[in-house]
Amino acid sequence: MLDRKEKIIVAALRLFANNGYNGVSTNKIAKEAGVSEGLIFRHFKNKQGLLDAILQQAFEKAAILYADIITEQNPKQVIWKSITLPFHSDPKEYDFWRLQFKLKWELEISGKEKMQPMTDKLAWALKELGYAEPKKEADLLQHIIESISGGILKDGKESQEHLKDFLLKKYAV
Amino acid sequence: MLDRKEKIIVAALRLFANNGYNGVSTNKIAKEAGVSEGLIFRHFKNKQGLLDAILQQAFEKAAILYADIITEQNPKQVIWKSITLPFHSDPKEYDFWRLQFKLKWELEISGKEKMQPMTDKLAWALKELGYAEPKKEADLLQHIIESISGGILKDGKESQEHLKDFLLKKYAV
DNA sequence: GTCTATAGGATGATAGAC
DNA sequence: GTCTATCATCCTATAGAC
Repeated sequence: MLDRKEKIIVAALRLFANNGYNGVSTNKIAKEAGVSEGLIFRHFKNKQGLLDAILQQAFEKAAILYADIITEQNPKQVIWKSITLPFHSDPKEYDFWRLQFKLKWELEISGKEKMQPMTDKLAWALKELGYAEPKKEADLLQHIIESISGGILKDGKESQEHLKDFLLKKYAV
Repeated sequence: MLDRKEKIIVAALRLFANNGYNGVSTNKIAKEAGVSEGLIFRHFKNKQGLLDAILQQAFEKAAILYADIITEQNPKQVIWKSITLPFHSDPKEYDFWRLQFKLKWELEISGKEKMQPMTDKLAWALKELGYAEPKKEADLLQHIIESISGGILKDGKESQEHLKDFLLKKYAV
């Protein structure tokens, strides 16, 4: 069972992910969580503090996913895992990802730095596989994966499935 | 010289593009435009009406840009124009594009339908050039261009310049 | 830890004068 | 067309009781 603090986080995540940070009031969050509004401020100081707590959780979840790719030693597997990553993510965690995209544009919170190790690993893998300009190739693939992720969040996995197979063939992994 | 109605639109565009729809109050817009707040509601009925007026202008500007590609008869030129499009856009019009990305995520306004003719044209061009799966290839390229556009808006043209050349080489145009 | 009550200000929108 | 004044509502945040 969730304690009330966690209840607030879960409710806020769902609301922020669907309506954006400025589109949701603390009043709505409290009602959704079945909790008094004042409690939000006891636990998180202010609305921004609540968002920070959610982003911290999201960051930890992301780190786990990325670790699997970053520690992978087989170059083809690195590419394969990178391309299929957005398709393997649990729909239960869509809110986390949707929130990333939302905030990236609404509040210009990029989380780009956290992607650098991924880009580096991708560049390494592409170099191993003999690509002439592995860094640019990695940048490009990263762009594609990001855009596909966005497509999945907007229109569902199925809408992007054809691109997954197409990409895997293209990179021969 | 701008009349006051146009002044409101210009001010609102800049503010919406930078802070999102829910991040800007009509009070702020009025101050930025140097106009009374009530005037906004006289001219646009409500805040949403103001946004609609801005989006209408954006749509018209976009149609002009896309028309140049859609009427192009040379397949290679279609690809070339599509890839370089985001790099040619006037920084003065960045607010319009930034607003598209912001609203796509904040309010889930996609404007996807309006892109369909572009995707079709791209698929046609790629087919002419002998690609085996022109539709998928067009989808992929569209994804790339969209993601590059986002990169330009966030970090500037220079940050994406290397990808432009890389892409042009890749598609041999 | 949790709730109720409420302060203090901002917000979207309207009415009426010019 | 434009402004000033105003309203009802909603917002974030705090205080105090349990």
